Parts: sequence; structure tokens; C-alpha cells
Amino acid sequence: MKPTIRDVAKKANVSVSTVSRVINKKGYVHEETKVLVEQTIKELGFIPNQLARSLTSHSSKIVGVIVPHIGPSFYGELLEGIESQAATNGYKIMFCHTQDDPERELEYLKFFEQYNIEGLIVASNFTNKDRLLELKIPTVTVDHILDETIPSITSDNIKGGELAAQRLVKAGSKHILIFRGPSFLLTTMERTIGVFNILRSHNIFANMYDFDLINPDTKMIEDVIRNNPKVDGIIAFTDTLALSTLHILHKLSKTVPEDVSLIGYDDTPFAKWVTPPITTIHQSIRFMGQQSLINLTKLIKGVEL
Amino acid sequence: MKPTIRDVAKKANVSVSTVSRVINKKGYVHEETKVLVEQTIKELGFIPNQLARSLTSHSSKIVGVIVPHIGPSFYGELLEGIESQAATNGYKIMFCHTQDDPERELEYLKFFEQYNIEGLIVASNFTNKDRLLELKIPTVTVDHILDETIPSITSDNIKGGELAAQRLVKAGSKHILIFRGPSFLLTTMERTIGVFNILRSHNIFANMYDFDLINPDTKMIEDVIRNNPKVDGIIAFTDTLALSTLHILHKLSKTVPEDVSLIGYDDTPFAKWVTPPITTIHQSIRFMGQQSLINLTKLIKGVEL
DNA sequence: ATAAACAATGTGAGCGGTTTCATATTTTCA
DNA sequence: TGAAAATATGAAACCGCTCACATTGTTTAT
Repeated sequence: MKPTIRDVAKKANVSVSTVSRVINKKGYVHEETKVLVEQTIKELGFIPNQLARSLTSHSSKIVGVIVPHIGPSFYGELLEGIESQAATNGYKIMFCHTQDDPERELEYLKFFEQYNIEGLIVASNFTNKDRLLELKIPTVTVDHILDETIPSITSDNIKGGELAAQRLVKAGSKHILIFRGPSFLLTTMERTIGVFNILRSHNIFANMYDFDLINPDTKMIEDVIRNNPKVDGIIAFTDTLALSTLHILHKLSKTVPEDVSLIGYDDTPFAKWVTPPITTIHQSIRFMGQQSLINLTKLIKGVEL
Repeated sequence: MKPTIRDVAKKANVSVSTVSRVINKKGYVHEETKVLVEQTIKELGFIPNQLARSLTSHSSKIVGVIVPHIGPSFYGELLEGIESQAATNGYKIMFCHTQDDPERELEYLKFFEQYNIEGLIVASNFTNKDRLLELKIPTVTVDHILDETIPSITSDNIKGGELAAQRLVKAGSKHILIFRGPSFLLTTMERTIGVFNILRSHNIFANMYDFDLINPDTKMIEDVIRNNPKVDGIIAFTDTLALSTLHILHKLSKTVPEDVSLIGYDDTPFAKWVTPPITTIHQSIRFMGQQSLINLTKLIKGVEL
């Protein structure tokens, strides 16, 4: 059986509270006893039971992370960012992917509650907003805005949209297609605003089409391009979408960037590995992940953001 | 404050043990009291504290997952597989990415121990094998084999290698390059064996080159191809590597599949989105993830595998 | 010199559950 | 019909740890 704090206390001939003081570096402990206890801990290979600690201290050191899925790009990198920051801040990550299923959201929320998580990072377009607010768990959203009362980390999507549009304008595109994600996503809306900020001032025409980002409908991409024979510029709101588009363009014998200028979003690793490399708007996804964890820990400590 | 089991007991006018019996569906409880208690639980919005439960029942319902990183492909999908299966089996996932850093491995192992995780899934080329064995925590490895005593889930990499080689042979390749991962990876070795199983019987010549899979050295890819001007077939051991290769081939004005036949590995989503689509060996990564969790739960329950 | 402050340690009451054991009431059946 | 078995419930110990409080010895200040 694993040694407990009592085993350590007994062997070191001190009380459990003294051992507790040593492992928590809290309160008065004589230097000698401290050394003795530490040595005993080492000898016994004692590791404090975090579950028991959490129970009394009411701090589980666990943060929950909710993503819709992981897939080949955005969320994986985000998770890495969150997790590495969590490690340096002494938190553990319990994560789930909801596949945007409201039922699963609720289920996971319950799980998280059971484990007394200290904070929550939501990186999905969370449906059960009210339930979430009820919990009163420190929460940060990433890449989404659910409620004015919940702090969120997003990149400047308007700026991103503007950047993308400027690229195309500079490339001389006159007939632009915008391949967006679902319109209910904040990022979609913001990037759209950014794009039109630029296009409007240049009197450039553009059509928008919304795609499922997880599994983009390539048939639809093809149809859209066929129906817009004069297209000379495409803005795709994710790199994977850009990739599919590139593929279709190739199939339709349109060259990039000669016939059509194409621009993606996210700066995913593979964007630069394809031919031609996809011009893309960079997002510091990992950074966003780290920031979200940093802000969350502040929230947990009661700091107003 | 969150309601506790005692609050429920008081309000329902029963003892805590009765409430406990109800929530655990264990032991005798009169139907009427059961209904009453369940109703009270609902009214109070009581959610049992898993931390407290774990403390007495000695089962945290947490499994740890160790991956080297998440990146744009393999591990993300693996995580999804593990997590979804965990959800259906009532387990929560605590995960970490070690970046193949032995120090981080140890650190995380300690964290996991503190949380009394019930089982561990290791999907990295774990360095501190001995420490891991010491822990005596039910463990399953995925895509790696660490020790004969640790069950592992791998796909049939030899078969995969054979399949890849057969494709190239059928395509008529005579001068083949094999772009592998690091040679210390089991998958690398097995696939290599598979490839040569086929090539040998066809008396075909092949050169091998080992790459870092996270950040493949494109310069090296280019050099290798230049130094092998007669190359007419390339087997890449991951799709990302294949993608980079495709890019370089294009740069060197070699067409695929006319000049060079190229085959990847993993069947990552983007493989079919590039031009030309990368022929690739399919691995049910998600399935492997699920299987690993399933086997782990068996181990936890004490079933011999 | 004496009260106040500090240092070092122990005692015991929880934290929110589970579980063993005891007790009481019904059923079952020889 | 009386004893054994089954059903229903509660009391209390315990899981491993934290923490408020009590106790004692040592300084420090007035």
C-alpha cells in the first residue's frame, strides 16, 4: 500500500500536521525536523494524495477544457498551448471533445463539477450557455464569445479579415469568393466584417459561401467555382478549406496564383508544404491557448480581468 | 455552497448511507424511499463529489494519457479516439504532452500518481521505462512497445510497409527512396521490414533516410532527391512527410505519379485534399485510441490480456 | 521582571463520501 | 408457527489530508 502522511509522521516521530506543514511549506517548522521529515518522505517514497488534499483545501488543481473536436489543425495546437502553460502553473488538464453535441456538453459539465475543477476553458461554440453560467466556475472562452460576463481570448479576426482582403486587392482580384465557416461562429462574422471593410472601400464585388469546417463539402466548392467563372480571388477562412479549394482549382485547371489568388487562415504547418504554398493569415494559436490558461488562473485567484 | 450528501439526507429525512445506496444503486433500498431520495437529489441539484468518492472507493475514474505532442495529425486523432471511448466507459482523461522530454515525463508521472489515476495510456516513446514499471499502474502503450509486460496497441506496421512497397512495385518503380521516421521508433522498424519483405523478392534497390517527423528537414529532402536522380518511387512513413516531399518534387519539376510514384502513411484527412492526392496507407488511428482505452479498462478490472 | 509576541509542535474536528456492522421489520418455508 | 433468510435503515468509523486551536518553551520589549 502507498505510504500515507501518517506513515511518514510515525516514522519521523512527529505529528501529521508537522508533516503537512513541511509538504506545504506553511507555518513554523524547525529546520532540523523539516530535514528529517523530508528525508523520511524520500525514504518512504511518499507522494501526497491530491484527491485528499483537494477535498479539504477545496482546490483540485484541475482545469477542464472543452473543444468541439481535435482534428488536423486549430484545436490540437490550442490544446498544446493550454497544456504546456497549465504544467508550468501547476494545473492539470481534463479535457473533452463535444463534437458540438449539446448533450455531450451537459454530460461533461457534470463530470467536471464532480471533480471540483477550479476553472474551465471553453473553446467550442457552447450551446448550453445558461447552464454554464449557473455553475459559477471561473471560465474563459477561446476563439468564441459566449457572454459579456465571460472573459475571452480571441485573435483580432477583423484585422485578419482585413489582411486577407488587402492581399487579394493588392493582387488585383476583382471577383472574389469568400469561403467561410458557419455564420453562427463569431470568428466567421468578424473576419467577414474585416474583409468587407477593405472590399467596400475598393468597390470590389464578393460572394460568400458557408462551409462545414470539419468536413468541407468539396462538391459544393466545385459547384461554386464553376458558377463563378470570373473568379480571380478566394479567401478561405481556414487552411483546410483553402487546401480543399486548391485541390478543386487544380482540378478545374485554374492555376494559383495566376488565374486565382487564394488565401487561407491559421498558418497551419501544412500550408507551407503544399504546392503552391498557401498564403495564409497567421494566428498564434498556441499563444492563445497559453493566454487563456494564464487568464483563467487569474480568474481563479479572484483577479478581475 | 454546493449541497452535500448530508444535505440530501437531512431534507429527505433519511440517513446518509441510504442516500449513498441510492446514488450507487447498491444494497437494499425501499422503492418509495428511493424515489423520495432521487427527487430530493434533483431538487437540491446534488452532484456527488467525485474527489470524496475516489478517496474512499480508491477509484478515481481518471486515466492518464501521455503523448509526445499533438500536432497536425496522428496524436490528435488518437486523443479523440481515446477520449470518446473514455466517455462511454465513464472515465475522464487527464493528458499531457511531453515533447519527448524525459524530465517532463517524470514530472507528469508524479502528477498522475498524486491523482490516483487508475490507468495510463502511453503513446510516446517513453524514456523512463523503469520508473513507469515501478508504478504498477495498469498501463497500455499505443503505437509503441516499451516492454513485454505492457500490453500495446499497434497497427500491423509490417503489413503496412508491405502494402506501400507493393503499390510502388506495381507502379513499376525501380529506384526507391524510403523516407522514414527516427529509427528508434518501432513503427519505423516494422514498416521498414515490411517494405523490404516485398522489395527483396523483386530485387529492387532502395535507400533509406531518417527524418524528424515533427519538423521534417525539407532541405534534406531536396538534397536526397537531387542525389538520387534516378528515383522513381518514394515511400514516406507519414503523410506530413509525404506532403513535404510532394512539395519538393514539384519544385524539382518532377511530376507525381508520372516521374515519381509517391506513397504516404496514415491516411490523414488532408492527404486527399492535395494535388495530386497522396496515395497513403490507411491506419485506423481513432480505432487504435478506442481500443487502447478498452484494453486499459480491462486491465484495470484485472482481466488478463 | 512580566506581559506580549514568536516559534515549534500536537490534538482533533472536519472535507464529502463509502462501507461495515448493528438493529428492526418482513418474508419465506420446513 | 417459529427460526432462518431477506429487506430496509441508521450509526459510526474511516479514506488521507488540512487547518484552526491549544500547548509549551523561548524571545523580546517595556
